[in-house]
Amino acid sequence: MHSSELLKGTLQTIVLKLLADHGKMYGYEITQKVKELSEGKILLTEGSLYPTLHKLEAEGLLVTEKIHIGKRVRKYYALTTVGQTSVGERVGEFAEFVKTMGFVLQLSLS
Amino acid sequence: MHSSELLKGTLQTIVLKLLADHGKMYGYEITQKVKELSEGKILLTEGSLYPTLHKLEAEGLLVTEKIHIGKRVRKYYALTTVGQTSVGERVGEFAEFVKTMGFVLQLSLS
DNA sequence: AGCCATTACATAAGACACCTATGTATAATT
DNA sequence: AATTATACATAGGTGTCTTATGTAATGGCT
Repeated sequence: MHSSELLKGTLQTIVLKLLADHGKMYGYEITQKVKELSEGKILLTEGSLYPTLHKLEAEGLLVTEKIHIGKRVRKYYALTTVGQTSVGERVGEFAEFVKTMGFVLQLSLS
Repeated sequence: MHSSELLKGTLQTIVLKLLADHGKMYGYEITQKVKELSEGKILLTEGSLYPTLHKLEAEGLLVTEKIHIGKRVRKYYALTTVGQTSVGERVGEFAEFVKTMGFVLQLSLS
């Protein structure tokens, strides 16, 4: 498991990119997908994920759709048009950050 | 200038790695070196740098040496043995984090 | 049937790292 | 003489995440 300090500021980007790649997803599904893609190294907690989803929705980047599964309600999130535009920006920003850090830390990004 | 949220958790690593690469440095020198290496994209503020240096010193990763330049006192920081050991760990941790994020965000890290 | 783990949502309180603002003071430039 | 650069420092505020807690349905096991 990663020192979670590094994760700060990346959660929104992760969520947005996953939704761009996989279409609509629900909260629990996102935690599992991140766990899978990161080989268990990034474990999103509910306490960080749900507030983030709510915030992105409030900002108009996501829309929700409630689906009834038996007696349970599942909340699917999907990108809005604004959200779709944001994804590229966020991912690009992260990529540039990594590149810059590569210079500063003199990393050989093999 | 980068969205500074991403920078969170990397400041200590940056400081430690710079000291490993350039020997003893003083605070202001560190800000200028980071600015130079990052091509102006990472601008450390004094409000974050000095507390970080003090913390690393308190934790035993850095030692200080005061040098008098005319009437001014310059404080040089250098790695302790513990600090030297830490550098590799921190940098490795960051590199691994980047790799993991590459998987999650499906980046082509060219 | 009963128990436990998993699925699935949610929020409040607190910690932590950083930024902004402010302060002091010397040195160099215009 | 005034402004910019050098050089240190700290207090207060903000944002993001973690921990802790709560509710509730579903699935697997014995």
